[in-house]
Amino acid sequence: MMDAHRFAPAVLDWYQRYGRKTLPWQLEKTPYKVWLSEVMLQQTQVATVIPYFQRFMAIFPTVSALAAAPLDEVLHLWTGLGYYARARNLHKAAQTIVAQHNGEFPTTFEEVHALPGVGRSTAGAILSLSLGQHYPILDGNVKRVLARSYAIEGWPGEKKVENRLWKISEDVTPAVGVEQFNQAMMDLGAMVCTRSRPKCELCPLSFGCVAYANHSWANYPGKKPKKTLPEKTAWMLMIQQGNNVWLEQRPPVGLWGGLFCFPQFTSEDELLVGGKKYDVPRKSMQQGIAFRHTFSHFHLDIVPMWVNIESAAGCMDEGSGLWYNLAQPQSVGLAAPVERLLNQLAKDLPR
DNA sequence: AATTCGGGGAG
DNA sequence: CTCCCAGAATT
Repeated sequence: MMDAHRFAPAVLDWYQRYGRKTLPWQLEKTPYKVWLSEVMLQQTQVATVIPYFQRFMAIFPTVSALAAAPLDEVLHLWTGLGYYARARNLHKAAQTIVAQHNGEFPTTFEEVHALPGVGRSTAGAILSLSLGQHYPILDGNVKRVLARSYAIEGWPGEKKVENRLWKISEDVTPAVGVEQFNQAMMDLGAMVCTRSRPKCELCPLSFGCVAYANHSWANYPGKKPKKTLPEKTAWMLMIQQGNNVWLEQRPPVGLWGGLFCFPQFTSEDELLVGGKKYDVPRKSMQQGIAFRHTFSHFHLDIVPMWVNIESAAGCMDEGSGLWYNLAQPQSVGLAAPVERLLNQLAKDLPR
């Protein structure tokens, strides 16, 4: 198990040798530069950010310059970075700093955290990286390093998992050398403890990393549960006789309860069997264009099968269903996809 | 707790 | 193509 006391020394030693120290926002560090870079780096990778950062610093060398600029100019310079709310918050925060802090970037956690677009991690990063204040951070890189080192199960998007990771980050963050440590953690995540194919043999934390010991790096951090809805298929048999189409009423409870639908089957085999009941051979059917109808809990892929008949089979009489008149529709409840198909049929009626 | 914002890079 | 990324605000 990872020893929390050996964690920071190993990371700091690694940073001294291999960490990044000459990125544009790491030269002559100020809270303003670190803030700007941190906001740009939210959900955006380093290589993409660099030219944007340099343009911003050239045009807005100070918080006051940024605050004085029209929002449109800020947004224009932001174009291509995405998440434009970041740019609006940046501009608004700059004006707040001018109005409430006399243009001087605030230096307490509460004040920095209160700025729009600055959450706990970004506030911690600004104050630790630029001023050496003792605050932990927890961005995507740090989450990955910690989740693997301590084999933290679950998706960090869950509050419970995120809270555990924050607690660990607090525990491993050293009182002395925070600025190097926090930068090192982000570098480790970006360069060594990468999402795929991490370079564990180069990692200073491999001595105590649980995921490394178990060869289970791929399990951490836990992935966001996929919202992949189950997919089902419905073959809908549209039996048409003149202006009329055969519909049957669904049971009163359950999906489409009480609504009128086409005879419906869950497979082509069932369709085949069902076709016999209606005296409709498969060869007489014409397959329409399938489409998807999505419910809250599953996708339903609908395959329309159309057939034109001369005379109805015996089972199709009032009582078990309804001859729906396309020219003069009855007032009955229809499932949405059924209505859609009926409208298609009505459109093609001879007149 | 879930959703939204968004373009780009990696695999 | 899909998944993920130096998150935070909103609902």
